[in-house]
Amino acid sequence: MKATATKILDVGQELIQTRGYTAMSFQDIAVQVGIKKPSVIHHFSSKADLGVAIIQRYRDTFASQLEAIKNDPEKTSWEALEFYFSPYLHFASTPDTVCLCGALAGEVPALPEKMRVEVKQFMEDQQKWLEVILRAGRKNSELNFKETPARLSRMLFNTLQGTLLVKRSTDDLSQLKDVIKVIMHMLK
Amino acid sequence: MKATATKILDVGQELIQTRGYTAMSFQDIAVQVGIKKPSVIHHFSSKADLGVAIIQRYRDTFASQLEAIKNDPEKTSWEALEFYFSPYLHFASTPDTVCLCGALAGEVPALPEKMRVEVKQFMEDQQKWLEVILRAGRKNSELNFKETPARLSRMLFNTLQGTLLVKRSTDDLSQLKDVIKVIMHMLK
DNA sequence: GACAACCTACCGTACGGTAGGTAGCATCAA
DNA sequence: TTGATGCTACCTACCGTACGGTAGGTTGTC
Repeated sequence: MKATATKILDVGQELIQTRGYTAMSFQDIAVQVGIKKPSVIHHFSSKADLGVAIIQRYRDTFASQLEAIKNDPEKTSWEALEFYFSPYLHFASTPDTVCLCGALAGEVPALPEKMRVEVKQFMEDQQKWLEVILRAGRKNSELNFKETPARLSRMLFNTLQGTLLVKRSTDDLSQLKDVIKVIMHMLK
Repeated sequence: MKATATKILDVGQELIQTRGYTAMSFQDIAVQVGIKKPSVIHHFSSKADLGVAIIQRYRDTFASQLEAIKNDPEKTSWEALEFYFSPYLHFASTPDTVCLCGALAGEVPALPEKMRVEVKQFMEDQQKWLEVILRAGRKNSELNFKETPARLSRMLFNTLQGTLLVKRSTDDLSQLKDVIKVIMHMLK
């Protein structure tokens, strides 16, 4: 793929994660990439198209990594969970940054339909993956909990997203570490 | 208090909760109130001022209700929690609606400083209130949990906010009920 | 006559997007 | 070897729209 197009996706993603889709403009992207606004539009012919491309790349990256972990028989459930938390910890330690789809979820009513579909798919994929890990972990007695894996996976996912949201307004980077500790205790 | 000013606050709050602060315009408010744009500005001389007024009213309403519950010796901890969850359940059952400060948290980097302070204060107030309820409930043996009340209250609050966020993109109104069930189990 | 509530008309700015053109590079027939 | 063809990446200049906000005036009420 072309270097410029990749750079546009990189910058666009970062802008969405730190400022949001609505607040991100072609002009901002152009400046950071080092080209002019119409050249950005040459690569992605509308803002909605760019948005969709950014989410799709994000989803693909996540999906392939999570799939690898899920199918690796060497990994324990705890290792899988730890791996799952790592990007959230990274976001939490970067000022003003949240999960891409968490940022977009906050603006869903303002998003074009094409993007809404992608965001929704991301949410469902994530909850599904967690559910599989939880179910497998309980089956082999690594994890211990009373809720159904479906309900618990939803709660855990929502908790992580909510914590990123809240940490941005309280500027308290320790929130996520605390929350993960609580989650770990819940599963023992 | 003036009827028009109150109407502006009402409409403005609803617009923020459903669409967000950035996407809310004086024009939108004017149409829904039935006056012209400059008349809105006559009541609240800038968008930032209007935003601050909306949050302050929201915080005051919440605070006085929660304070009443906290100081009512008749109320059990379970009743206090149930009362606490009720606005969230209301938001969850209204399409595209989230908590006012949850919506604003998603746009923190785009907010004027005056508003950021208010949002942060709301978050901290809420977590603090929950912490007090949790601590009291454990002390009189109504509630049972192993985490520190500080950590757990933060987690619960973040979970509720996150669930509202996620339900808006998945359009799955049952998420919050499920999550509250899990929370209830955690405290038994 | 002072003030509040409201109006019309307008300003500058920034946005997403378009029109139309240029420069560089690859292809391929004469 | 040349030169016409066409494509990609990029540009300047511009358009319509919507925004937050201002200027200045009218009307009604205490």
